[in-house]
Amino acid sequence: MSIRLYDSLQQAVVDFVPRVPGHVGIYVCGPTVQSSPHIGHVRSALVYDLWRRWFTHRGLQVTFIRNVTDIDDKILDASEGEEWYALAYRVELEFTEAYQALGLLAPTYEPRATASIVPMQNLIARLVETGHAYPAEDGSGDVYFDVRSWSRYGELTRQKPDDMEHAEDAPARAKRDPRDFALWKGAKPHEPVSAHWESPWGAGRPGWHIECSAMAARYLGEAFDIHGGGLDLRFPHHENELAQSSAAGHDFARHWVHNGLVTIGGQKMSKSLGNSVFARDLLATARPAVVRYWLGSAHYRSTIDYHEGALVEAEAALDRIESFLARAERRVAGTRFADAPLTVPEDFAAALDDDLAMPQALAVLHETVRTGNAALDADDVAAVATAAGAARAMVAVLGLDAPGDRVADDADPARRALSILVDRLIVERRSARESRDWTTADRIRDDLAAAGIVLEDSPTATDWSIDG
RNA sequence: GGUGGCGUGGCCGAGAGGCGAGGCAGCGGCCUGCAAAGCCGUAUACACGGGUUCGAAUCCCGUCGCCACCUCCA
Repeated sequence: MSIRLYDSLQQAVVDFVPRVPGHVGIYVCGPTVQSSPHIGHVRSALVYDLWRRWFTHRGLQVTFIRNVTDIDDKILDASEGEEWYALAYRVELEFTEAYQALGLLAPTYEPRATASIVPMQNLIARLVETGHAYPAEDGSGDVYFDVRSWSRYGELTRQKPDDMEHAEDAPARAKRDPRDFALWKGAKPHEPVSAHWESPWGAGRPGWHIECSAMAARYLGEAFDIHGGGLDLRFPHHENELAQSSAAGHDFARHWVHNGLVTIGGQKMSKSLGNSVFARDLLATARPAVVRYWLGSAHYRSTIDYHEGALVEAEAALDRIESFLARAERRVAGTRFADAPLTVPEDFAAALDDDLAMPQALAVLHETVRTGNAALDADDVAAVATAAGAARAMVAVLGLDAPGDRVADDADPARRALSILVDRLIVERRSARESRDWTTADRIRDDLAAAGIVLEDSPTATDWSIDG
């Protein structure tokens, strides 16, 4: 079965057919590094991480490009008392830290806009030559894309330029049409010279949209498979990218994929409302795997709402999976079933093949866990091993097995010391229970519980884990 | 004005004409010395009003409500 995805341009779920058999080129719009990563950035990055992991699982070789917009009006505006590039770099490092914390696989490459100025200029020159762009006649040094010269303009979002609300754009007078957008922005006197590059149209810097067109072509070719980004980028950013690249003669992306946005208590997250939830807030609230689980629990095209308790629920659901894996591991270890194959169930694969249907995939995972738990209760070790192998494979594909998470790490001296002490108390409690001294047995259990350690009795042994 | 989306049980969240996904919370049972964990069971759910159909949460028409985008956005 082939992978199917929802293509925003075609407005339909379509079969994904790689342009080059066995390979897939994905370009994702990364952040403008002007301020700390928030929950929406994290979700977007995670969505494409999951797509990438699934393509890889299905045997495709993925070239995954996610750009960094490190020169932009907003960065220049935000860099008070700091060089703009210092701000951009500092914020970029924050993004990288958040991505790594969440176990996102590093892209094949993360091109910075400032490193592709020449390819951008070449693209602009080509558009000027072919009559799709023009230098402003007001001496500003700006170069605009001529929307009226491109009859397909609006095709991605099915809008007709005439129906659009007119932009209250500042230098509109230099534009032939108010919908024309800047490819190149002429240098302004108050801007630092470090933010300017020489060009045939005078010193300046690139517009926002042109960078993605240039970098996608540079790293993936003039034609590639998938272009992704947040739903809010569809217009104008992606519409403009598509117009530019097409007008320049590029086939550009075959498919467009857009992820849904994140709301906070049902409200749009915005600076003016001051309701942004940053990656660091999330990671202070919950383990990375819980954040991954929560963000992955809704379909990638749905809006997901961050609200009180969302992460608590995700934690409970994930705990169920993890505690099964831990129990299964203990039961299977040392038996001839210890090396059960790590194969994802067909239903799970079918779900992810179908436009990355994570909710159904997670349902399969939970059904597997239930089957496995039942097998544990019945002490059917072969069935336990099969379920555990399947669950482990699914968890791995979803990236929910990030290292340093919940897994007991016996290499840690503190953990080892704790283990010795708890085991001793468990032995003590066992004797108390054998002599039916329930008071002592319960006191030991309560003391451990007060310290956040939960005991679980089974017919053969007592297991413990750290709660929370 | 234009474009697109959404409304599912206490909550989250799939599905898209016919056996009530899954999770969280709750309730009952099994297990347990008691628990915990687990298992089993447990819900007259699909915004409202019409219509099509043997059959509609799903298709059609209308109504109401909510949201996003229309040159800052992941």
